[in-house]
Amino acid sequence: MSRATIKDVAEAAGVSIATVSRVLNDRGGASATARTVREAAERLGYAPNALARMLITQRSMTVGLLQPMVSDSFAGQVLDGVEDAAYELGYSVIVCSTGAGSSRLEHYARLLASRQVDAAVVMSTALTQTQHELLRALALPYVVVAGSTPDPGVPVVAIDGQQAAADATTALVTAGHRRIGMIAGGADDPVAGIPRVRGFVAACDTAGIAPDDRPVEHGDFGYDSGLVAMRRLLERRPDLTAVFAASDEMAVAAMTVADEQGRRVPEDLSVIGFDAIPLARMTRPPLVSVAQPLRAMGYRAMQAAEQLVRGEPLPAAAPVAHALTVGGTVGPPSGGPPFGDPVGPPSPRS
Amino acid sequence: MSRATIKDVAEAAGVSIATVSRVLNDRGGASATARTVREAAERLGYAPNALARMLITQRSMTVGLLQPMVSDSFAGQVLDGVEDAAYELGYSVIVCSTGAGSSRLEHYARLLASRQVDAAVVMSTALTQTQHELLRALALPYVVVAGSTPDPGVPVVAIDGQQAAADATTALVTAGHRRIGMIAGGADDPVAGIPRVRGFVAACDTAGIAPDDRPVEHGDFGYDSGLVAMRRLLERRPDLTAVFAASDEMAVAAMTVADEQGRRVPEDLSVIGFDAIPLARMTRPPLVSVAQPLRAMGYRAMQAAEQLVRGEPLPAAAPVAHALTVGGTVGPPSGGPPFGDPVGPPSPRS
DNA sequence: CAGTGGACCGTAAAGGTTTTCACTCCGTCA
DNA sequence: TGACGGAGTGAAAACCTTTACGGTCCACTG
Repeated sequence: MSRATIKDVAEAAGVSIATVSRVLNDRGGASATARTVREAAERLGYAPNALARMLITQRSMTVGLLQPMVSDSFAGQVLDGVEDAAYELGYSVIVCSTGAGSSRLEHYARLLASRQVDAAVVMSTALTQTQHELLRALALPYVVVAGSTPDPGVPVVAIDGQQAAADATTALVTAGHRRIGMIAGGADDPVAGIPRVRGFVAACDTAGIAPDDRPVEHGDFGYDSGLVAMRRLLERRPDLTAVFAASDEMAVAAMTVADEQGRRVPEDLSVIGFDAIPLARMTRPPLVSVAQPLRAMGYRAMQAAEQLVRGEPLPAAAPVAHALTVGGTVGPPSGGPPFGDPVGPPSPRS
Repeated sequence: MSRATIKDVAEAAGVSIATVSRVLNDRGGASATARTVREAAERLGYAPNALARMLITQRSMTVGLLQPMVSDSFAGQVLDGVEDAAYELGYSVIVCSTGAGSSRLEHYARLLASRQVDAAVVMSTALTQTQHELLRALALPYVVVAGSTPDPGVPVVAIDGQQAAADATTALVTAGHRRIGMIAGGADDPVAGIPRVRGFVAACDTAGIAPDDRPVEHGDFGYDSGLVAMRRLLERRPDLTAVFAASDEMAVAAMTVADEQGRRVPEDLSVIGFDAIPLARMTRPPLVSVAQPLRAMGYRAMQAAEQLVRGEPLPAAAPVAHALTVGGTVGPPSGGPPFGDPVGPPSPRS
């Protein structure tokens, strides 16, 4: 009860396999035999063996998605966009969880090359020179989404993290805040750590806020680390009126700590998060957050990958637009009516 | 600069391709030529073409993961487990987002069969007889995770949803509640809708709670629908002291509505959710929720799939154990100290 | 009627690997 | 010394498809 092959169809229809192939691929239209062939194929439930086809056409219609962690909401949304575009383009997606370390990325890169995938989509990773060279040596074209690469010739789909952080900070400044804390991510994280701190500091500088009035504590983007960081922040500067967190989980942790200490949000403390994950909508009040269009980014990354495969010229890589979500966690420093409306200009910035 | 093939290695080492194949697969150990071959392979950066290998061995070392929605936290965790087991077993995972409708599942089933995947993992889906027969006709072995299938011979990795709902309800009863509302999922959802209502009702019956005292409203598992359902519930029975929700998002929505109406959790209202997604840990107080070991379920499903491929006898399909998480949203009806400890026995049940 | 063109079709090569089979060579045992 | 066994190797088939090439047949034109 094995599957039918093209040979079975050819036999059943009384023609050669070449004819079957042509008919089923609409190459060389026919009418008399074509119907017979189609009927036979139908009757036998024939489906072409994609492996054999890939082998001969030298195109696997497959991409690999390399992501450090596959299970969080961030990765899920990007994957969703990638999958959607892949579906439309006739591609399949192999997911690879590379974890934190570098070794598993290398392993998967080799595996994908061996599987003859047409391209790779690298997500949430700041590729090193070595990693880039490996990919190159494996003849594996790739694009990056929500990450970075040393080679400026590789397509990158990402927001301008520094500008986004600056915009969020500026929104707090505009609301009147002059003492703002930041809960940052990993101190040496080149994609979600460093740029966001840099943007925060830059915006504070522009606003003339002294370094002492803009303390920074580092977490690991997770909820628990956010609790710790927030407590440290308030120990250092109990008079903070606003906090900018590099992730929503840490922002929610900040709200939890505020609640514990009897500080009301946004009357006593304003909070802005980052990523606008679904969770952000469900806090009380809803969290203001920097939104990345993750699904769209995944979609665009997949499109770029496909264009890369086809050797099409790629459009100039402009950063993706970010925006602040509507929420209720930002208000003027000393009380008064909270902002219920969009906070600050979204500022896509070219 | 195309990739090196086995033929190139054979030439470089001065042997036949058969020898190269044998050496590189450790079949027929050798020492003299073996070293030469390995060196040549190394020097040329040779990696076997997996497609050709799959074609000849009739085994693609690939599974397809069919899931209705790829981006939520639920799917992410299962995927994580599947991916992890796949990595250990040397398999690759192709993800397919089947969406709500049935047509895309059929499309993907055919695609996967055509790609010669060794097995499929079907997630969060209650397979119809027709769908089952399609899979069978395509000669596509499959396992189900967090779903169901009409064929009792197919491995299913899932919790006993009805029992889990009953356990959650019983925990509320044990805490002293006699008027309990339920925010259910889709009224005709065979996997996360019907069984949970059934378990809820059964537990209420056992506790001798009259139908009028256990109203049920339906949502779609999402936050917004939870808001609506909770408001309706409290309109019907303003004197409810506890709510059981079929998803965490809806449970959080219930907490939001309670907050709006000045009801404190857990003093005035106890709440239990379902799924124990990361969000549940971040509410104030932390949400008590029915936890499914999603990652472990994905892992086991992948293992089962691999055993299926190898034709190994499968262990009897016992339901996976569920448990209530620790939280602070359940307490006695009329006030008093909230339960801070695990609520009710986890009750894995056979 | 000869010649030309086109539509249709089959043969065979190609894609890269695994594996069976047969062969060579060498050491060992009777 | 002759036979036997084992280790190592190569030729070739097989997996299933696409496609270049060449051939047949027929209709139509000059």
